[in-house]
Order: sequence, then structure tokens, then C-alpha cells
Amino acid sequence: MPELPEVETIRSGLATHVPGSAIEGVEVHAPQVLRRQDGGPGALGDLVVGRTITGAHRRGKFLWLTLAGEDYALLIHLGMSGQVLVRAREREPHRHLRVRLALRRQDGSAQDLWFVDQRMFGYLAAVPLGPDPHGGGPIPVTMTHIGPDPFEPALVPGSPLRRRINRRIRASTRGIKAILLDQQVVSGVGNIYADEALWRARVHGARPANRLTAGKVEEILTAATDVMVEALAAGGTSFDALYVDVAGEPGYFERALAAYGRAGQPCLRCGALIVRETYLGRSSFRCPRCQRRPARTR
DNA sequence: ACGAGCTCCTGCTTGC
DNA sequence: TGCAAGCAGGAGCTCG
Repeated sequence: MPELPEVETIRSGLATHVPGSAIEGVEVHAPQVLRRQDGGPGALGDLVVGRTITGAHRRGKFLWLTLAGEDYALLIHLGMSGQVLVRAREREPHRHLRVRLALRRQDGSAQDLWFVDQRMFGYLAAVPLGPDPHGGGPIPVTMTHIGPDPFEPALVPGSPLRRRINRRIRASTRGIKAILLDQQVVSGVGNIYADEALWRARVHGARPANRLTAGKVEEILTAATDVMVEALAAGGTSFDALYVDVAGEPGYFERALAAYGRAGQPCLRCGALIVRETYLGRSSFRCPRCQRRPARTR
């Protein structure tokens, strides 16, 4: 499940391979992944063919390639199982190949950009660029509601934005994990890194956010940032073949996970057995001793 | 305005 | 053995 570190690994791979290349053609194998395209699936080709890719950007789990003219971007969300692969033109198509972009490099050589997605929760869309409400560079207009992510300089500890977000979190009665998963507050954290951050901060995910101190919220945000920095250094987390980088290589952070997926195994801090629970309709893993359930929940 | 719940989708696993 | 149900879950949407 791609979260911030995995999407950043892909962004960085794209940044080294595709800027300067022109999009020569679009081949759609599954129109479903273009369901968010304004004007319908057919509009994608009209908006991107003939244009040159100028850069690869990311906020949270959203990825976009800017196009020459800097008025439009090709927005990519990987959903649960999306992959972006840079492939040789001759390569045999992948079973779950949904969209193929034919690229032409500046030196005249050809390469393909594949959007592969088994479960098709992901999508592609050519979207106009607009101003960033959080003060950064232009972003696709369909994602202006997405909050800043912990890798953004504006969100460093002690910054005004960080303090504002800390207050916003503590104004809510929702469980802290629900807020971590809410991409409109802070983006980039998904189910895996939320559980890891909460384990590190010794907090139960169902703890109402308004009952946390500013210092504890800060500790949770820092833990989320730290675990994602470490995961990025390992190339991301690959549970199965569903997450790979643009060259098709998996990441190696799974072996460093302390909570997620470790039900029945000892807590690396205290030895109590990690438990799996359902929270918000998805699985949560925690240490029953380090992360005590809040008193009045359930 | 906020939050809870539903929905999209495929493939692997589980149970009868 | 074969089939159906269960499960995985990001984020946009609807509804209260």
C-alpha cells in the first residue's frame, strides 16, 4: 500500500527518468482508471499528447508530472496497488497494465511509462495547475483540499503551520488515528505508518485527539516523520508484489516495522504480544501494554 | 461544519 | 474440488 515514502521513491525515480521527454501517445487499457478525468477518459490524450514533461512532484500520496507551459499536470494517485514503471518500448505488457504513455526522450530514443494497478483504486488525470493554499508552488486544482505533508519545509517542528496543525488536531474529538489518516489535515500517512507512529509514541489510535497534550501530538507527528524518513531510506515498504519502484524493485522497510502486520509477535519494547483490532473498518496493530485503550472508549 | 458510513475494485485466503 | 464469502483499504461522496 503506497504511502508517502513509497510515492516519494517513485517520484524521485520519475524525476531522474522522464523530465525532458515528450508524450507521443496514450494507450488506455482500462478506462476505469481515467474515471476522474474531466471531459471523460478520451480527454486525457487530447490534453497530454505532444507535450513535454518538465518535472515530477508530490504532496502526501499524490504525484504529478508537470507539462511544458506549466498550466497542466498529469496527476497520478496510486490508490492501493498502483505502480508507475519506466520501461523499454519493446517490453512485454504487464497483466495489470492500465495505461501506457509512449515517451520520446530529447536524444530521440523511446521509452514507455506504464500505469499498472491491480485493484484499480488508483487513477490518472490531466488537471489544470492552480495556486497552493499552503503557500507552495502550483498544484493540481483537484487536490487543493489535501493538507501539507511532514516532508514539506513549511511543516518543520516549531513552524507556524506546525503549530496551527497541532491546534487543529487537538480541536477534534475524533480518535488520533482517524486524524492521521485524514489527508486534509496532514497528508501522506496511511494505515501502516499511522500504526508505526502511534506505536513509537505509545498512544492508542482511538484516543480522542482533544485529550492529547500539544507535546504528545508533537511527539506523534515527529514519530510519523521519523518512520517515513527511515522507510524512504529503505526504498519503502513492500508486503507483496504490489509496491515496487519505477524500475520494478521492491522496498525493504517491512522488516523494520514494529507494529503493523506483527499480530501475535512480541512488542520490541516490552515483549507483550502485538494485537490486531479493527478500527474505522481497517486493521490496526498495537502493543496492548505500551498503547493502553482510552478509558471511556467502546 | 463536521464526522460517520458507504462505495469503488481485484485477487488471495478461508470455509463449507 | 469448486464455489462463494471474507478481507485488504485510499479517498471521494452522501447523509445526518
